[in-house]
Amino acid sequence: MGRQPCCDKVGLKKGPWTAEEDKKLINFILTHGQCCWRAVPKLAGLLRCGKSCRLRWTNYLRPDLKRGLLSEYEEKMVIDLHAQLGNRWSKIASHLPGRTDNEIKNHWNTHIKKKLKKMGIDPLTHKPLVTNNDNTTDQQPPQAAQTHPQESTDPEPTLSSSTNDASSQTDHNKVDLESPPTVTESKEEERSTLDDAMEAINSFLCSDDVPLIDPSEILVPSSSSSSSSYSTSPSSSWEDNNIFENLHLPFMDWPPGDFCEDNNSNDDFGFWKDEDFSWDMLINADPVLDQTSASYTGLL
DNA sequence: AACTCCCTCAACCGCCAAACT
DNA sequence: GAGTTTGGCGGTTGAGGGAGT
Repeated sequence: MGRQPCCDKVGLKKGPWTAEEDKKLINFILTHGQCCWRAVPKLAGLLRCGKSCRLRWTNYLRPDLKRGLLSEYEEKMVIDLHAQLGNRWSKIASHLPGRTDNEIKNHWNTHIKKKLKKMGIDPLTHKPLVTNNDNTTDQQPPQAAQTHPQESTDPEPTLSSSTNDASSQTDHNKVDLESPPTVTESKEEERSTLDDAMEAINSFLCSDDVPLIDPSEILVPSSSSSSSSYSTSPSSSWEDNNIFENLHLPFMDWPPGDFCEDNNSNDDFGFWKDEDFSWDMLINADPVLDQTSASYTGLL
C-alpha cells in the first residue's frame, strides 16, 4: 500500500538550521505548545519537515537541555545504563535530565566506546574483550573489568531496586527492562543510589589511564572559547545567535515541580507552570533577543 | 601556509508502534 | 479489525573544524 511520507518533501529545506528558522520554531512552540509536528512547519512558516522540526526542538532548542560534554558522573551512568538497556538511547536519556538520546548516542559512539575498548572491554557486551576461561560468556566477567557496578561487591548501585542479588545477572537485566523506574519517582532515588555507586565505579574507571573529562569543561560548557562543546554546529545558530546563551541561561536542572510532564507520554515534553521561571522571563532578559525577534516578548 | 586526515555531532533516513479513523 | 496517520527511535551520514605533517 505504500506508506505516505511524513511530509511532502518537495521544496523542503534540508541541512543545518539557521538562526532565523530556530526563532520561528521557538516562537511557534512558545505560542502553541508542542502538538501536531506535521502541522508545525506550515504554521510556523518553515520550509521544513515536521520531523525535522521535532528533532531540532528536542535535540537542540529545548530550554531544559544541558549543554556541553557529559560529566564524569553522567558518563558512568550512561555506561551503566547501556549495560542494562543496550542501545536504547531514549531510555538511557530518560535517566539523564537535560540530555537527549542523540547526544548520548553520539557521546557513546565517539567517546565511551573508545574508552571501553581501550580498557579492554567490549562496548557491546560490557565484558572483557579477551575471553576469560574462568568466566564463560554467560557468566559474570571478572569484577576488575566490570562496568556493572551491581555486579561488584557494592550492592545496588544502579537504578534498579531489585538487583541486589549479585547472583542473578540475567534477572537484573530483565527486571530493569521490564519495569524501569518512573521518571518522577526515580530521580532522587537514582541520585542517592548512584552516588553510592560512584565510588565503586570510580575504583574501576579511574584506575585506567584514559583521561577523564576535565571538570572545567563541564562547568563552563557554553563558553564560546570551549572548542569541544557544541561549537561546531554547522548552522552556527547557537554560536552566532544563540538565544538561550545570550540570555545567560544557566545550566541547571529545571525545577521538577515547575516542569509538568505530559502524563500521556514518556517523553521529556511538558510545560512550566511557574510564571516566575518562564520563557518570558528568559526572553525578556535579553535585549538582543528583542531586536531579533520582537514577537518573543509578551508571548506567555 | 597549505594540505590531508581524523574526529565530532547535528541532522537525516527508514522503520516501528501507538493512536486515530 | 483494517487502514492510515503521526510521533518516536536507532542507525547512519556528512559538513565543519581541529590536529598533524
